[in-house]
Amino acid sequence: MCARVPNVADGMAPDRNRRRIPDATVSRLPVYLRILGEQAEAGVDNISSEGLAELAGVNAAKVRKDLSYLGSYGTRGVGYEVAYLVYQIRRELGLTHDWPVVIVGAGNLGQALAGYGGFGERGFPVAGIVDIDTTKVGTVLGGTRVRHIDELPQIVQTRRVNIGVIATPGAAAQDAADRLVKAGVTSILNFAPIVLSVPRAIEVRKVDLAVELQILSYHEQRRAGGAIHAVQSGTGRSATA
Amino acid sequence: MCARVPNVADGMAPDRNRRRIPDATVSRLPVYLRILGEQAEAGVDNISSEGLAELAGVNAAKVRKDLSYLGSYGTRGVGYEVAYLVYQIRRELGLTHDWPVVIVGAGNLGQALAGYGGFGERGFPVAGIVDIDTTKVGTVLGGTRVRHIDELPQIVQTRRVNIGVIATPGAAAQDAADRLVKAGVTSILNFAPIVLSVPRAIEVRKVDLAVELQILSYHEQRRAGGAIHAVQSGTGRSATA
DNA sequence: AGGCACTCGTGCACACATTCACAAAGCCAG
DNA sequence: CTGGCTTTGTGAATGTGTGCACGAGTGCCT
Repeated sequence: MCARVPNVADGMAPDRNRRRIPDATVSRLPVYLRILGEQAEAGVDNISSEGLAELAGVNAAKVRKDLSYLGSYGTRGVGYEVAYLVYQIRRELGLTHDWPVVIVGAGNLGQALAGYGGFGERGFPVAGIVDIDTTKVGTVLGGTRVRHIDELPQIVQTRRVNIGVIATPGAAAQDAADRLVKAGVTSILNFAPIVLSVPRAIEVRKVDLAVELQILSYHEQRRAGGAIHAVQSGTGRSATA
Repeated sequence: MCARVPNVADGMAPDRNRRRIPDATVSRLPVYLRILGEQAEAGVDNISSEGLAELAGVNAAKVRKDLSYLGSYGTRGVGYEVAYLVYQIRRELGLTHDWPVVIVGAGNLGQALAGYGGFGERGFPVAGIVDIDTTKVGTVLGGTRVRHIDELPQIVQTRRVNIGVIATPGAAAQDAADRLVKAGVTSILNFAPIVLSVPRAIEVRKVDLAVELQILSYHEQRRAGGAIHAVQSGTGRSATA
């Protein structure tokens, strides 16, 4: 196949940022990206919307529409070139360079996150871990020394950190958020079970285990309350998002 | 105020389960519930939709519509009785009794989850932790001894477990899901970064840290690509969901 | 060269979610 | 008992997301 013509609208598209990608699509692009990475690793060069859809557990039309927001990078009759699509999605998601993150809270969860390692591999190296508890300062987690929360501004500035992760108990989370914002962080991933109050310009995403479990509980309860059922041996299999 | 008349449609509403609550609402009810619990603890008896909305970081009309799916439990001109609302939400979410969970994977994340403790408090006691690695079996995490994954069916049956939590590496997650399903679990909370393939009847929810970070990355990248900005000192504060 | 099989990109209709706006309902003061 | 204030509950309008269906390219085979 002929080489792509990446001259126009490739490196830094002039009006690319004008185009807004729907939230629902943005939340699926990372999934496509991971699958495409796996496929590339497995030696797959091209993939159809249907193939990608099956692996991602979604509708093929949705895949095509999602990808169309990036531009028309598919080839009719053939599909999408995996490597090129990976590049385009990475560019759109801003994954062409690393985004160092700082973790606030060195408790159970903070330790798990720091020790996870998957962060760094996926372009989010841990620039630092801080805690307010001085007895925790100095211990080493996943290769990173825990520092005191007062050092947050320094870490954020010297390491150019834009993303903060809150892994504190609920009671300490708002203070953590305030400190992160004051230090200059503009995006926050919050694991604490509270609603944060932050300036409008700050992007916050919440991960709340209790909420997830309670949603599952709702469906379980609903199942139990509905018609008597004995659906145990699953027959059909369907990918689930 | 006159006493409520809980006779009709209280204990087990006959056609309550006929009424389907929208997904978006179900995902917000746990947030309301936590806030209401805090308010009750603080001695607040009544709360208006606007007050609850502010604490939850959402629109007041949305709160009213969400709550209206539970029934008309508010009093015009007054608001909602906190204790009663807590009861109704708990009932609707199926939180009137405990839902024991089993954790698969005793690595970093599994340990953090088991040690978290917040599970049990919120009605999701850890019925067991299992791992495929025999060297991990026998160690104790958060008061629970790690058992071998082959014991999964026994744990699920004796403890009446409906909810499984997958905290394994991605490569092991599908196997974990298969084992959970075979053991009789009907809801799964998946922390592994893969799309699980399970029978249709199984409810799956996914929590993927990499995806969340990449979504934040998108917004950061967008911010950087847009007009030059120096929005640092936040002026307005707004609760964010 | 022409026809055929395949797959993308997208217009359109439908479903779901959010927000506004207001009538209905309750409380309180006098 | 009446009038005024507050707040709910919900119809209607708007916005967002999903999925079908099909035209339009593309490559392969004869």
